[in-house]
This record gives sequence, structure tokens and C-alpha cells, in this order.
Amino acid sequence: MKQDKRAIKELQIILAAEKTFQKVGYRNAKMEDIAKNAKITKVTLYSYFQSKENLYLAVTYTGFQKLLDNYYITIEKERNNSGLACSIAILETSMNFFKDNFLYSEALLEYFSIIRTSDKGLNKSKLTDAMIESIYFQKLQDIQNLPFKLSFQEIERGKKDGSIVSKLDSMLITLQGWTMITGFAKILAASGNSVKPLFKIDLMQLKNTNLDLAKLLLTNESL
Amino acid sequence: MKQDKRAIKELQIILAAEKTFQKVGYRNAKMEDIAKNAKITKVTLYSYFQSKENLYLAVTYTGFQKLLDNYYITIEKERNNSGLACSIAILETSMNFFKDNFLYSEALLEYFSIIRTSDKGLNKSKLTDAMIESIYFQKLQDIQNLPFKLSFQEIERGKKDGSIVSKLDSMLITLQGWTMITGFAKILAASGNSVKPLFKIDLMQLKNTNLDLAKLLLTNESL
Amino acid sequence: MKQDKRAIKELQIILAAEKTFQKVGYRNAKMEDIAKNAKITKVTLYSYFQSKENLYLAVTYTGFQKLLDNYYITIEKERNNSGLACSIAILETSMNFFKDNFLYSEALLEYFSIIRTSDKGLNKSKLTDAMIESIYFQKLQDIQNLPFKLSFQEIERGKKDGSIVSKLDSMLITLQGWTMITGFAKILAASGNSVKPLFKIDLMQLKNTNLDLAKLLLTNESL
Amino acid sequence: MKQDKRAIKELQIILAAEKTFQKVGYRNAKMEDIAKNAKITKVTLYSYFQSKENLYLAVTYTGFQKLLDNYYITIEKERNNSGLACSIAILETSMNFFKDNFLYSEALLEYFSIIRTSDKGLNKSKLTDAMIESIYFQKLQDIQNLPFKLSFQEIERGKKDGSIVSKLDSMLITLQGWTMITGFAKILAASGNSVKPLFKIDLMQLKNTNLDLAKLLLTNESL
DNA sequence: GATGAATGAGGTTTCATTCAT
DNA sequence: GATGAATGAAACCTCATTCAT
Repeated sequence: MKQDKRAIKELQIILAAEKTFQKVGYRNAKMEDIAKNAKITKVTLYSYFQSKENLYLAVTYTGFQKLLDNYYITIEKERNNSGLACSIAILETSMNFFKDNFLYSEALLEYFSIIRTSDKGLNKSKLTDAMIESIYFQKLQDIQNLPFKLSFQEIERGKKDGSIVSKLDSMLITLQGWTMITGFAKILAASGNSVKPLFKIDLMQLKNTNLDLAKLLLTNESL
Repeated sequence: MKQDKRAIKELQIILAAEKTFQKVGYRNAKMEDIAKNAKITKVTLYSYFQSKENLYLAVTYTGFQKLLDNYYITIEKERNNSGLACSIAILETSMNFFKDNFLYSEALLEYFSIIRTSDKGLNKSKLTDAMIESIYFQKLQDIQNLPFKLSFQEIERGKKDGSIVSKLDSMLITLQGWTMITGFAKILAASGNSVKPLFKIDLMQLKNTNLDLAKLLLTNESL
Repeated sequence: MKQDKRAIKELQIILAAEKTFQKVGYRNAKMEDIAKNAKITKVTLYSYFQSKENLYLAVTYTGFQKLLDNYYITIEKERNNSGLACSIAILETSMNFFKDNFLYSEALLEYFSIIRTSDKGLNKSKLTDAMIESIYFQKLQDIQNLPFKLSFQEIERGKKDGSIVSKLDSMLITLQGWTMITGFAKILAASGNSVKPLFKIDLMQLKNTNLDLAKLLLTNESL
Repeated sequence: MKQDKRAIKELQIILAAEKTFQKVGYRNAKMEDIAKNAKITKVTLYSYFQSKENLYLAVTYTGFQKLLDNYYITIEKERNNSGLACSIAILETSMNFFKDNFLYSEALLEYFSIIRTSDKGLNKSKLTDAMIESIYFQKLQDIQNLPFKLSFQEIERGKKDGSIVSKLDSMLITLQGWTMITGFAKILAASGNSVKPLFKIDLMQLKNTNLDLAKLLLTNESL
């Protein structure tokens, strides 16, 4: 009961934070303003999230969960189709998700670069102690591999049902898919109304090219 | 003369900044420490770079230049080979560059996401006034399209010399290549000694898969 | 009945508060901890005492009452002795009381300095509105002069029975006694296991010196 | 040079703090306001004094020094007079000082009660870690015994020159004097325009009574 | 009346950046 | 141009006190 209430409020705060981060970016977002947007006080905000970074991790986690949800929905939908179809669908789902959720896209990408700790153990890395202790960071670590696992499974299924060529290394292919996804997300980030536009291209075409390439990769005997 | 001296010191500072950013990341890097690493005072540092962001842009620019140098060298080397070979070589060069220069990789990717200004004109976006006025930002804008242009040219050359299928949209293909490059860079960022490793895969294999896929894309009549 | 129950609980709370104040001092004492010590919740605590200050006043009042009790007992005991003997006995009683009740000693002394309001009417003084409205503050004001009155009476009695020289101003002598008492209390406060001991002296000797001096004051014709 | 500048600013801040504490009391004084009064910012204030308590200790130290200065001046003045005269003069000086410097009087009295640490070592006492580390706390500890020492010396001198009876314990007498001083200071604190006046008495008379008593103590063979 | 959550006020800290010398 | 001190903005924290259930 109380747990539920707390969880609800937590979500409301995350929503408010998302709006704020969306509007002004992480750096310019003030905890005070986020609190105001969530209709609570700064102190209450801190009683839910110990730091700004922590709150951002919560947003990241929320985004990750939504992405995962999309994965599960897609897999469910494609249950009766081939592993190939499902793998491609997952790829498309991911790209759509990043296209439609710029904030999450950024957050997830940043998360993946944050967890790479500095080699020299003693130096402070991007990963601060506060982050490591954050419950959301823990949660993220617990689910961070799930997208890979799900992709992997579908590829394996495709190999079994003959829709995907079997000599391929499933993990490698999974990562190749992820390469496309993150690359696409980054290209998206670089488009938008830049000061000086980088290029003029319809991003839907780019998505399709990626999908075509993926199909090729999964079915082409010559690779 | 004086110009030279200043330029040298500027470079020394950039070097020091690179080291610092490398070690602790942009957010955790303190101007104080960068100054110390460069064996100058904070104020002197500020007389060279008006802000931390500015300094980061300088690092970004340096990285961009080095990447471009690699492009030119590659193109020069491949001058007598086909447009296809050269395009693939550029792709490999890029991936190698990002693999060997993690800091630059991050800086460049961040740069591309920074120049996407927020849609709602009134809100503060990531792109601050200070940045817009920065000389390095200007310089970056002047060269930011060059990698695309160079890729594009080689693809066009490939079309002419018959090594690349001609019905493809060169710009689209260029971006597809860039998708692979940035995606690969992001995967790299997510590897390293993470707290909890995301996956176990030889990144060289991933690079090769990307190259193979690119070749397929550039030569396959069916796409 | 209910009144009784409430009164009992009130006392229990005061006991818990005394322990806490004793241990860490007023400033460092947290209402949370006091509540915990009294085995009630913070809100219940507040339903008994509207504020921390108020609670402290209650402690002060309790101490004051105990001191007064000692006065009455002493006076009762000395009823058949001279006014001089009784006055001296009161003095000794006071010093003993402060020696044995460090917390009360502090509270009482602080009380007396609190009631001195700031001269500049507009400024917030130590005496807050909340305090003025406190029932314990009212009670304290009602009894704050009693020790003086009792002393005064005994001195007057001594004058009449010839044990005390009659030219002295009884009120002045009363205050002189109070000076000794509070001064003694302060010296006590400064002893104990300090970080760096102020002095080494047997406090009983100091008490006796004060008593001797008082006797001298009350009987010496030359003053 | 720089040391000097810092010392001067430190003093200016202490002055501003004294004014603020004087006006609204320690609790109600805001660091922000003290900073404003000192015409600096809060951060600068904190770069001089690490905490509010620390600043108060600085005020305490300043007061202590001034009291000591008065001691030295008095002793110098009385150099050619008897030890008795000087001892009495010191007593009067002290009472005058406390009468004229209410803030210092409070601060010093509080200091002496703060240094009495709680018996149970583990418990937090009034003496916080922050205080112990404060340079002013250190300084205070270094000089806290000086008033006693100076008194003591003059009493000893009085014994030698025959103006003070020699059988007395000089340290005991010193403390007896201090008892009078602090007691007098406390009585002062309790006077002023109270809500309900404690007593009506001319404090000068009280001072004189104390001085007379002291003389009696130092010269009376019968004690 | 009891409970946990929320509030308001202000203390403390960290840094990027600027000023004065 | 170099230096140390100062500034401003905002993160973060602690508590007394109050609210809602």
C-alpha cells in the first residue's frame, strides 16, 4: 500500500524530470524546477532521489524498461512468424523507439558509455560512488543485457527454423544489430534543426537501408 | 612569432585537457586540475579558453582534424584503387580511429548531438551562446561536413568506375556508413572493463562484419 | 483521570528529554531522538509540547520546581534556627542542587538570560512568540521570583532575630547570594573532564569558601 | 602582506558577525545576512570561517582577547600598587567588561560550559568535531587559563607584599573571584527589560558588594 | 492519538568564472 | 600574463514543524 503510493509518486517525479530534462537538458535542469514541476519541494525530491545524477539514472531505467517492453511486445506479436522476421522486427522496433524518444535515446547511450570504468582503478571515473550506490543503477545493471539476450534468442530460433543462416555467430549478429541501432540513434541526434545542417536525408530511408542490410546479413550465405 | 608561442601553449593545454577528460570524464573534470596538469594557473587557462565547454570544443576540433587527416591519408593511399576499395578503407579507418581514440570518439559523438538545437526556440538548449561564439565551434562547423563530403566523393567515384552499384543514393550510403561508424564507436564505449560486462565478443570480428556488410551494400544489385 | 494519564506521559517525556539534553546539549538534541527515547512518535511528542523550546522550558520548569522544593524543605528544617542559619542553609542547598543537577543548572541559567529581551523592540530576540505563549513559560514567570522572595524573607527574619546585621539591604544581599550560586554553577560547568582542564581544585572547598564569605557578609558590621 | 590582508578581512567579518549576533542572537543570525553585513558573499564568508559555530568561536576568542587585554592593562596600571589592590582591580575590570560587553559575556560563559565534554566518550557532546578542528577553538584552549594565571600571580604577589593574608590557597581564591565575576555576569543577563522583572536593584551596588566581599576575603585573618 | 510523508528555512559545498593587483 | 581572492549559481543536507490518513 504505502509501497504503492511511494512508487506512484516516484513515477510522477520521473515524469516531471523527463519533461524538464527534455526541455532544457540535463545540465540546465535545476532540481528546484524539477521539484516544482512535480509539485513537491526540493527536500521531498531529495528524499526520493538522492542526487540529480540518481534521478537521471531513474529516467534512464524508465527508458530502458520501455524499450524492453517494446521488445517483449514485438516478440509476442511475431511469435508465429520466423525468427528472421522477429529479429528484423526487433531491429525496427528499436530504431522507432529511439526515433520517438530522444531523451531516452540519449540517456541509454550515455548509460552505456558511463559503465565503462577507467582502467586505472584509483582514478575517479565517470562512474561516481553516488551512482554505484543508486538503486536504479543496480536495477539497470540487472537488466542491461536483456535486449541482447532477447535478440540472441530470436536469432537462435531463426537458425533452427531455417530462416537465418546457421553458420553465423548469434552474439556477433546481435551486436551488429545493436551497432546499427545506436548508430541510427546517433544520426538522429545529429539531425534536427542544427545551426548548419549536416546533411539532407530522409531518415526513414536510412532506417530501411539498415533493415535491408540486416536481412541481407541474416540470410546471405556468402558472409 | 608570438602567434606561434601562443599556438604551442594552446596545444599543450589541449593535451592536458585531453588527459584529464580521458581520466574522469567531462563532467568530473575540474578546470583547476586541467590548469595544474598544464602547469599553468586557472586564469591563464581562461585567457586561452573562455570556458570549459570551449576547451572541450577545442579538444573535439583537434580530434576531428585528426580524423580528417586520416581520411585524407586513406584517400591518398587508395587513389589508384577503386572507389569501392577506398570507401571501405575510409570505413575501416574511421572505426580504427575511434577504437584507438576513445576520448575523441566521445567528443565527436557528443558534438554531433550538441548541434541539434532544441525545437522550442525560447528554451535554453545544450548549445549555449558561449559555444556559438567560440572560435572552435566556428571551425568545427566549417569542417563538420567534410567527412561526409569525402565519403560521398569516393562513392561517386566508385559508381563511375563500376565498383559500386550505381542506383544507390550516395548520400544515403554515406550516412549508412556513418551509422556503422558511430554505432561501432558506441559499442566500443560500452565495452572495456565495465562493472558488469555487457557481452563477450571480439571487437575485431564486429569491425569485420561491418566491413563485410558495407561491401555487400555497395555491390549488391538486389538492394 | 485522563488528565492524570496525560500528566504522567508528560512527565515521561520530560524525563526522556532531560536525558537527551544532558547527553548532547540542547542544540544537538533532535526531537526525533527525544521521541524515540520516550518511546513515542515525533507527532505525539508535538501534541504534548508544541516546540523544542517549549519542551526545554518544561524541563526548566521541572528543575525550577525541584529547586524550590529544596528551598521549602530547607526552610522547614531550619524553622527553629536563626534567619542567618537558614539563609546560609538555602545558599548551600542551592549550590548542592546545581552541583547534583547539571542539566537543571544550565537550563535555569539559560532561562534567566532568555527572559532578558532585546532592547530594540523590532528585532527578533531570543524570546520567541512561541515561548511567550508556552504554558510552561507562564508557569515559570509565575514562580521565577520565589527563590528571591524566600531568601529575602529569611534574611529579614535574620535581621529581626539579630542573627544578621540590620543595615544591609535584604534584596541586595539576596542577589549577592544568587551571584554566588550562579557563579558556582558556572564554575561547575567549566570543570568536568574538559579537553584541556581549566584548573585543579576541589569544588567542595570552593563551596565552603562561598559559604564562609556569605556568613561574613551577613554578620560583619563593617560592610 | 597577504597574511595581513586576510587578517584584516577576518576581523571585519568578525565585527559584522558580532553586530548580527548582537541584534538577533546566534540562532536567528543567518550566514547570508552576516555575509551581507560584511559586504561579502556567503561563499567568501565560508572560505574564512568553515561554519557558523566556528565563526561564533572566533567572536568568543576576540572577546576573550579583549578581556585579557583589559587584564594586562589593569595589571600594568597597578604595577606599583599592592597585590591586593591589583587583585581587586582585576575583579572590577572583569565585572565592568562583562557589563559593557553582553555578547562577549554570553560567548565566554558558553565557551566554558561547552568545553566540559560528556562523560560517556562515545556520545556526541556539545563539542562537535567541527569545533574541535576550528583554529579559534585551538587558540581559545591555548589562552583559556591565562585569566586564572594572572589573577593567581597577583594574589601571590599580594601574599608576598603582605597585603593579602598568606594562609589562603591562591588558586581557590582565584576561582572564588571567577565565581563572583561569572555570577555577576549572569545576574546582568537576567536583568534588562524582562517581561516580568526579576528584581529591582542597582547593579552598581551589587558590583560594589562583590568588591567589598573580595577585599574582606583577601584580608580577613579569620577565614 | 499514531504514523509516515511533506514542508520551509537555512546551513554547507562545489565549481565555473571573474576581479584586482 | 600571473596570482590569489571573490562571486554566483546551484547542488545537497539537516531539522524543526506540520499534514494527511
